[in-house]
This record gives sequence, C-alpha cells and structure tokens, in this order.
Amino acid sequence: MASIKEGASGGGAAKPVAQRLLATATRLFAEQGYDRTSVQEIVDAAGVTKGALYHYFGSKEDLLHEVYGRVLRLQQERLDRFADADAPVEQRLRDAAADVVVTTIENLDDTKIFFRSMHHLSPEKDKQVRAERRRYHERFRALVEEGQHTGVFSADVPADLVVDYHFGSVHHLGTWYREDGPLSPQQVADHLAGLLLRALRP
Amino acid sequence: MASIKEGASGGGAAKPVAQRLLATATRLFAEQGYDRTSVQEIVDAAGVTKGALYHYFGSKEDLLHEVYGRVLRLQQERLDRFADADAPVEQRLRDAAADVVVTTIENLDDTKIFFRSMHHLSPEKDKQVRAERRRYHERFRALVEEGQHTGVFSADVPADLVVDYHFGSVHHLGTWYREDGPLSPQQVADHLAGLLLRALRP
DNA sequence: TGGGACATACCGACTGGTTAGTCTGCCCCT
DNA sequence: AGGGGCAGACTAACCAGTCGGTATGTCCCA
Repeated sequence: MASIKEGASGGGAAKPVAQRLLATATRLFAEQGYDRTSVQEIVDAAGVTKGALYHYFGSKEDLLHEVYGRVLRLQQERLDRFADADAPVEQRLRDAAADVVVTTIENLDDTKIFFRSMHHLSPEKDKQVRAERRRYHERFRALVEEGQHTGVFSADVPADLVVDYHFGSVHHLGTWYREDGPLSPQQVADHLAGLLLRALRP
Repeated sequence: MASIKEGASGGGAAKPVAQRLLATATRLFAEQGYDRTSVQEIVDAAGVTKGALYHYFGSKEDLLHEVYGRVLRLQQERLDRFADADAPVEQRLRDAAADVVVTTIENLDDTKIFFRSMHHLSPEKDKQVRAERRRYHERFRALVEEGQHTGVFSADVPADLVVDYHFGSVHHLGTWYREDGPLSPQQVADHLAGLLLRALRP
C-alpha cells in the first residue's frame, strides 16, 4: 500500500518517471533537508512538472514516507537474515552490527533523511514508522540478551542501552563519514562491530 | 560578536526580554524543528512582538546560532577541565566521556537542536560552528591517543573513529532518552563511559 | 479498417495561505 | 528632549496543492 503506483509504461522506456522523482527527491532531501526542498525544485531537477508528481504521489510527505519504507524494509530484512543464521550469538551479533553499518553507508542519503526528518512526518505515518523501528530495535536487543543470558556478554549493562549505543554510532555516520576518507565502508563496519563486541566482553 | 545585545534594563527587571526570547525559541526549535517554528510563534509564546525580537536579534538564524554558541562554549569548557585534570588518562577519559553525557541530557533541548538543525545555518556561520566542533573533537581525540601511546588503550582502532563512536551515542540521546525512563542521567553516563572504556581495553 | 469511448500520463497557470523581515511611530525613562 | 525599547501593520516572496486541459494509447464493436 505504501508503494508507488506502477509506472506502467508498457514497452519499457528509459526511466520510469515515478522512480526518477523518488530518486531526485531523496538526493535533494539529503542535501538540503525536507523543509528546504520545494516541490518545484524536485520536479525541475527530475525534468517533469508538478502534474506528474501529484499524479504518482499523494503529497510531498508521501515522498518522504516512501524513502522511509525503503530503508526500513531493507534493514529489517538484512537483520532477520543475520539474526536467524546458524552461528554462535557473538558471531551473529557481530555480523548484524557490521552489516547495518555497511548498508547505512551504502545508502547514506536515505539514512541521513531518515534520522534528520523523522519528526516531519504526520502523526499517523510517524506512528507507523516508529512501530517498524521498534520491531527492528527489539530484534537486535534479543541478540544482546541472548548473549547476556548465555554468559558470553557482560550482563551489567541494560540491553536496550547497548542497542541505542550501537545505533548512535550508526546514526552518526551521516555526520562524519566521507566517501573519499581513509576508511572503506567495510573497514568502518569491522571497527564499529569490534568496538561493540569488546564493550560487551564479560 | 555572537552574543546577545545586552538587555541593559539598568536596575534588573523580572526577566530580560532577550533571554526570554532565546529560551522560548530553544524550546520551540527542539519541539518542532527550526523550519517549522515561525518567528510569530516565538514572539507570541514569549509574550512580545516581532519588533522586540528584531530589536535584539538580527535574524531568525541568529537565534539558532546563539543556541549553538551556548552549547559549544559549555561543553568545551567542561571538556578542558576534565582533560587537564591530574589523573591517569583512563580516568580523565572516563570522566570526560561521562560528563558530556550528563551535560547533554541536562540540556537535551539544546543538543537536539544542535544535531538536527546544523545544516540550516548559513555557510558562514556553519563554518564557524564546524571549526569550534573540530577543536572539541580534537581535544577529545588527544585523550584517546594519549592512552593508546602509553599502552592503556588498544591501538588497533583509529582514534578519530573512537571519538565519533562515542559522540554517536551522545548524539543519539535526544532520540531515546526520556526523563521518566528507568535510568538517571548519571546512570546513563556511567554505562556509556563504561562501554567506551571497555571497548578500548587492550 | 475505422472510429467512438474511455483511461493514463502529464502540463502549467493559478490560488489561498504562510513567512521572514521592515518600517513608522508611540511610550517611558533619564 | 532625546533615545532605547518595543508595538503592530505591512510587504514581497514563496510554497503546497489544485484544476482544467491536452496528447497518447487501448479496447471494443461495426
């Protein structure tokens, strides 16, 4: 329901207008912020007009919500994959923690928007997004708790706080990570996952 | 130059208008975001009119910049105090790391604004704020490096990344910390500083 | 084969409302 | 009597969303 109204375009043209609009909006939102980006700017940059945008999307906010949906679905799916793997819990947590870093860096525009503009959503959509985020948080927390119960992680720190601790660093990536910096996404991920696992050593 | 045009008010009235405006703006910016808060709202909530606001501040952006200046000065001063203390480096880092958490929670409105609205500043002011943040970052990094050189901290993770790691969690506080939650500011600070120090164990 | 009926995809001028900032002037203290 | 401190109406710009219109395509029945 939250997905784009099929671009149809029978034969298979160059680039569906709806997707071009979403990609353009994502870039502009990340660069200038949601409120600072006008609908006119988006359609100009995408080479269409408002008529096209409002043909595919119900509102400007729908564009934002669409970005959120994409990120959430992607991250949740990947987390589930790693958490369900057949490996010791410390390995599963390490893999999941590192993966979310890589995925975040690879979609840095989306995640910048995600964390900066969350509070721009209408109460209704905000509630939905929060619910999905909570599911994600809880899945991650379950990994930490499992390790604490089996004794491979230190138990004298609340699991919730540990999760927020790690996601703080993930959240923060958009602020400091530069593509032309000295570290590859995978290197950053390995370092951050390493720090987390060491912080959890009993 | 970046400070408020003296409220004068010779004798010492109830509450200087300039400070009331700044406090009101801070609250509203934190609640609704900078762009979503109109100047009219601010002056209404402060019980004055636009004439008063533009008498004391050059622009809406000046209000934001003023909030930034306050936070930056406060945090820098406190960091310097802890970093200069006469104690082993692991103790100084722990104290500094915990203190910034407590200070952040105690000024959660300011820091929410700080991290959310940074990119709303004009290039000129943005440059200035960045420079001050960098000084702060470097002071903190020096502590990590000192410990790495003297061997009390593991050296196989870049010091810059460690600093961003910790400040990620600080940055993130505004997202999850609730006053009516189970943890006091000091408890959160102790946990986060503990995690950092354990992550750095050789 | 042709043509009417209808739908999809998009255009772009327009509207109603909001906004930051200005300006003139009053009031009160010194 | 002069100026700081403020009021409040005003302006010029901008913005999300609307709406009537057009061009192109598809389906169906004769």
